Amino acid sequence: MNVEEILKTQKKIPLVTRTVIHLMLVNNRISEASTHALKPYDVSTEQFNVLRILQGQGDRPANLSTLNERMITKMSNTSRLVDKLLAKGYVSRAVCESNRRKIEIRITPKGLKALEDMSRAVKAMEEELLKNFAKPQLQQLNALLDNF
Amino acid sequence: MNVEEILKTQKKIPLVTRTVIHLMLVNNRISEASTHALKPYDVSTEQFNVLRILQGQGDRPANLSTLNERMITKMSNTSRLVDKLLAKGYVSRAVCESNRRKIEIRITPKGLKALEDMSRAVKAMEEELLKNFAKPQLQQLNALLDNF
DNA sequence: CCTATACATTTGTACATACAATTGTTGTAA
DNA sequence: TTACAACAATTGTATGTACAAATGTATAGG
Repeated sequence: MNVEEILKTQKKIPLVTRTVIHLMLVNNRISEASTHALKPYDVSTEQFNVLRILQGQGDRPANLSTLNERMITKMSNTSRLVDKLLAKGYVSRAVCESNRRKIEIRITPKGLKALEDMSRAVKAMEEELLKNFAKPQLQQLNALLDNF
Repeated sequence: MNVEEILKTQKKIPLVTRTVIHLMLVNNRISEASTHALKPYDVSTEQFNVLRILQGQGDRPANLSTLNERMITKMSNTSRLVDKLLAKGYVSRAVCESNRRKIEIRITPKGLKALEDMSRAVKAMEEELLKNFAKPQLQQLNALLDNF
């Protein structure tokens, strides 16, 4: 990926600006690839993410604020995102009896099954995206990103 | 930035997945910082970007497809984005006389003036975002990102 | 010429997102 | 116990985005 080529410019871009643009361009790639990989399952990247969080919860239910906390992109309305998953039958939602302000969200067996397929597709997408990276490079990249 | 800490998980995330998540998290930071930096000027990141492209055009006008080509995030409706900039008086739009299908978009003096201020704010935002990176690290990061 | 096709942009529409206000519930201090 | 503030989630609304269809213009083949 060559930044100048993508932006079709011959100008010299300052290193700092170039880095930020570079990261945005990479993110576009990721975002497109992810959307595409999940398209057959009719879920968005963040919906997939929520399912993954719920899977990680095991038997313990999650409430909305927990989900929000752990999502990659903090959303203003996780409520409606859960509505969508509910409509697809991938999660269940119940009022928490010990604190009726909270809700208990769980992934359903149907959701778990669907998540398995999605995970395979996402894994393949990730491998494809990063196919030009050797393991030490990935480690180096992660180390650098930690500086943020 | 620690991925596991942000996602509040103790689980070991596979390196490839972790890298993708890392990049998405970084992009969220960038995107928030950019939106925030441009808020006082009432333009979005992509609107700023289009103004920057138009500035780079010098006296030559750009048409819609040119803008689309050079934007960081390719949009489906650059048309309406230009509408917004037009409403703010930052750009002018005229039908191209040599080919009436095309339009000629130029940045106005008012747009140039506003862009100066925005550029300063964006530059400061970028420096702040990357303050933990030394120059060689930035070069290394850019080199790694080229693998995409 | 006339028609079909390609091109450049715009518009319609459904869906997503951000932000603020609202609802319902709980804890707490007078 | 009763107000009041804090909490958790939901809803309203305005704005943004994606995708497809439509509009208007130019080009090429018969």
